[in-house]
Amino acid sequence: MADRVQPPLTRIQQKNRDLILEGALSVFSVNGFRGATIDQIAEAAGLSKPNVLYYFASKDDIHKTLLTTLLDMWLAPMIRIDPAGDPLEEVMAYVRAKLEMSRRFPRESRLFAYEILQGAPHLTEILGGGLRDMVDRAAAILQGWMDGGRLAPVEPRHLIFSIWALTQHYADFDVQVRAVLGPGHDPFVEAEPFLDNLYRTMLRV
Amino acid sequence: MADRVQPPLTRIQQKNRDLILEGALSVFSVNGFRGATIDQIAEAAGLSKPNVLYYFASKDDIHKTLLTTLLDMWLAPMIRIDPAGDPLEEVMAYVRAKLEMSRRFPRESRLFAYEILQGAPHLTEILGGGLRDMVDRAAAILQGWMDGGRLAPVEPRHLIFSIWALTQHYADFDVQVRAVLGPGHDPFVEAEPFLDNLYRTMLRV
DNA sequence: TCCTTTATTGACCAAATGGTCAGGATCACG
DNA sequence: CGTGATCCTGACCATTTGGTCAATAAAGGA
Repeated sequence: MADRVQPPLTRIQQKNRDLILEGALSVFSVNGFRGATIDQIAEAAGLSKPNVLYYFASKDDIHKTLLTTLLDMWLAPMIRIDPAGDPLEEVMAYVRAKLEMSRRFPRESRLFAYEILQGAPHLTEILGGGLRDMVDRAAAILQGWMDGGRLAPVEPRHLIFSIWALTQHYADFDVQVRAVLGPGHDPFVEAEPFLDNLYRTMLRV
Repeated sequence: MADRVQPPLTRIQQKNRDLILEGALSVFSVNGFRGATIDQIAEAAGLSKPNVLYYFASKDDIHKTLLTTLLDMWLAPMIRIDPAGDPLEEVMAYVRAKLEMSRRFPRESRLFAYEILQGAPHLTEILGGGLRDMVDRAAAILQGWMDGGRLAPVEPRHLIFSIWALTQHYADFDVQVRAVLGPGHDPFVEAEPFLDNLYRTMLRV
């Protein structure tokens, strides 16, 4: 917890750190942490390996920085659930937002998928801490709506799990989905009405 | 395609190959292919490293053997969908079977999750071949029931994806699920009524 | 029992890989 | 322009790791 004051990043530092994180995201999301090499990251970033290690202390440092940087963005849609909104529409907005995230940011989805599969070595404190609090809050809102008869009663945490599972599946298992559907299908386009119908029928009072 | 006749395995070969595959499943399912070492597999199997490589040509060979060996078992429940059965009960039986597989065989679930995440380098032909045919068959059955008004109409392939996603999520993302639920919860026990309700409300005519 | 086949392993190798470092290039600024 | 700080890299190192091999031990069968 050494809160030493960080000097502001120079222009070059900013640019190269961004390049590295961008390259690392591509590499990690395809091969996982162990499967990724610093050489690959350096190549993806267009820098030399020692230069990558000039900006980050280690491969682990890159990985951890990526995870923590992206986590907020990744979880943001859940925070936007509004207790004052229309229950069903709030849920549907969350579902659509998550599906859109899977479509636009499949690399991020896979990055987290690898991390969780591995047992979340870098995220344990967050999982049991910040994330759990966020889910508790969302679950409380959902439960409130259900208690008020404005949403069909289901276990709110498992409802949230189901949204995660169903949306991230299209990013994480992309090759399987496409192989099964065959060419000429856009999984994300087809998923939207399916999920829309699924949650409306389940949650409509 | 050299179809040379394989001599039957000796008792010792049978036992040690089984030990190796069992150990490898544990190691691969936690660390993924790249994250697993032959030393770890050897230790998990209780054999020396050279001895492991006496029974399998390479680490890749172990991995491929595991995947192909387990795939049939993994996909078996889908074959059991009976066109002559009661539509809703057939679907619910499949859901329950898949959830039970996730509960009893989380290592297998993670092994396949890693493989698909990676782009399924060992399973591409199966994904677009055998698996696709199996899904086509199941989708045709479902579509028939929907056309006959015995099941609410939804996109059958996405219905299958949803079953995979929702059940395997509890195995693959186990740490996250448990971290969010906190102690004193059995995710699989809670998941069953949730999924039961989900599919009954969605598919009931 | 003897001898062939099968099983096992310690020692070893080559390649891959995370990371270091000394020194040179470039930049920012007075 | 000069100089100190920042940036960059080729060469290098130590460890890990997939895989080999010669030699030894254990089975198995005639």
